[in-house]
Amino acid sequence: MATAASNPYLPGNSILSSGSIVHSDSGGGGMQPGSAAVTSVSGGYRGDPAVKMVQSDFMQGAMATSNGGHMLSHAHQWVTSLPHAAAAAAAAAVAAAEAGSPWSSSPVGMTGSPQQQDVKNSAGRDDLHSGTTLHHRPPHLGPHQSHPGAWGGTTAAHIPSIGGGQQQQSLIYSQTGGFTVNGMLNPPGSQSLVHPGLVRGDTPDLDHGNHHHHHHHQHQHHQRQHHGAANSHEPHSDEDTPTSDDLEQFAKQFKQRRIKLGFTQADVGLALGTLYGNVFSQTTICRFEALQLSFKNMCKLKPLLNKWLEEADSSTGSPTSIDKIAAQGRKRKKRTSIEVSVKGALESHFLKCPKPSAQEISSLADSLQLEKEVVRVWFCNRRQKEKRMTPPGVPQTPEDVYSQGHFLVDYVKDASLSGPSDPGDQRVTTTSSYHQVILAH
DNA sequence: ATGCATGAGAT
DNA sequence: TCTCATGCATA
Repeated sequence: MATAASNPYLPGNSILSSGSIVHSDSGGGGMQPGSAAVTSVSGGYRGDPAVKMVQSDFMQGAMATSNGGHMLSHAHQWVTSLPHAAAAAAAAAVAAAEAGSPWSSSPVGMTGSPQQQDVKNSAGRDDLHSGTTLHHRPPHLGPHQSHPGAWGGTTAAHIPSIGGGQQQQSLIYSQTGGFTVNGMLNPPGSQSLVHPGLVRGDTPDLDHGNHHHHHHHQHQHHQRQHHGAANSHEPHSDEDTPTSDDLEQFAKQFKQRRIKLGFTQADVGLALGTLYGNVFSQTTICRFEALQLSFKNMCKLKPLLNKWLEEADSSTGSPTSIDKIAAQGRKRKKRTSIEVSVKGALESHFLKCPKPSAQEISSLADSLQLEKEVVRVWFCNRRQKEKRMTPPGVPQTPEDVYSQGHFLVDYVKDASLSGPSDPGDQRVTTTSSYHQVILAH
């Protein structure tokens, strides 16, 4: 294990694979001496400038720890890898962006946060840029759902709890008002559902209104002020925010259809990219299906996925053009593997204090022999986890549920205390999905 | 399916 | 610094 400690900085690239590096991962395979965590190699990185920053940061952490004893194996663990080509999709997206009209104008819900996909930076610079001059017209889907706190969790747990019955359907196709989505989607000879060049000429704007929910949940006004207009229900429904139930239903159906159609999560992610310019990873699609995204995020993605669904099953059994885009080639810090025992410790601390101060993090990191940054990130991720729609691990036994309940209560409480209104209040209140799961047993 | 990570934005 | 949306890498 000395290897890793001595000089983690992986030179050019390869070497890492030589196996010398740390590697024992969880389970404590062969090294659990002093380090509580090991880092495994990887490739990929997205922000050149950031490297320096991060490194320095790490150095600090290392130094700090070192004075306690010895420098751990985390001096520098970034791997640089050869820049590789990018996906056609990505390239296309980039091209579009560079063309001057990114999808920024109206990508999706773009609720209130001007966040773009990071397709731009992932491929933005490098070198793969534009070879193709094709550009996607920014889809005008504009379900401007813009209210941060949706999940209804903010105020209280209104818990949709439908009448027990699970009404499905009607969530999917009901949205496309009346125009066809695939006007020229079925080109005579084309068979690939998705491919860079197949961007529909121009469909003004599909999916504009998500008018569903045939049943209103009474006492459920999670909608905020939003528009002082005299609620005379303007034609352009402005708040078509789906309820958590809607999302749940949709996610469920989506997955079902997707599988039926024989697409993988990755395929979908890619398709979204070629179709709308927003590429998503398998991870995101997976999380969507599992409702592991924030409410806001779910709302943002739903329209896209919904549209994809339409496209997908309207296409005549076209072979899934599985374009593999190996968006690789950048540098990324090696993923740290935290030992179970250490994780336990972190969990404990988290329960006591979800938001430790920098100092606490430092000391904690020190005692656990982890880099401060790692600990900090761990807490960040942990907090995010608590905010997801669905509870972490599907409660195996009714007993286990307790913990989650605690968490929820805990963070809700915390939020309310922290201030006037947690701006990013997109907490979810895991509700329906909750009992649903439980009932499933 | 998830754990750890990055980065843009909001504070 | 934290939050959030995302994703690479991994189990």
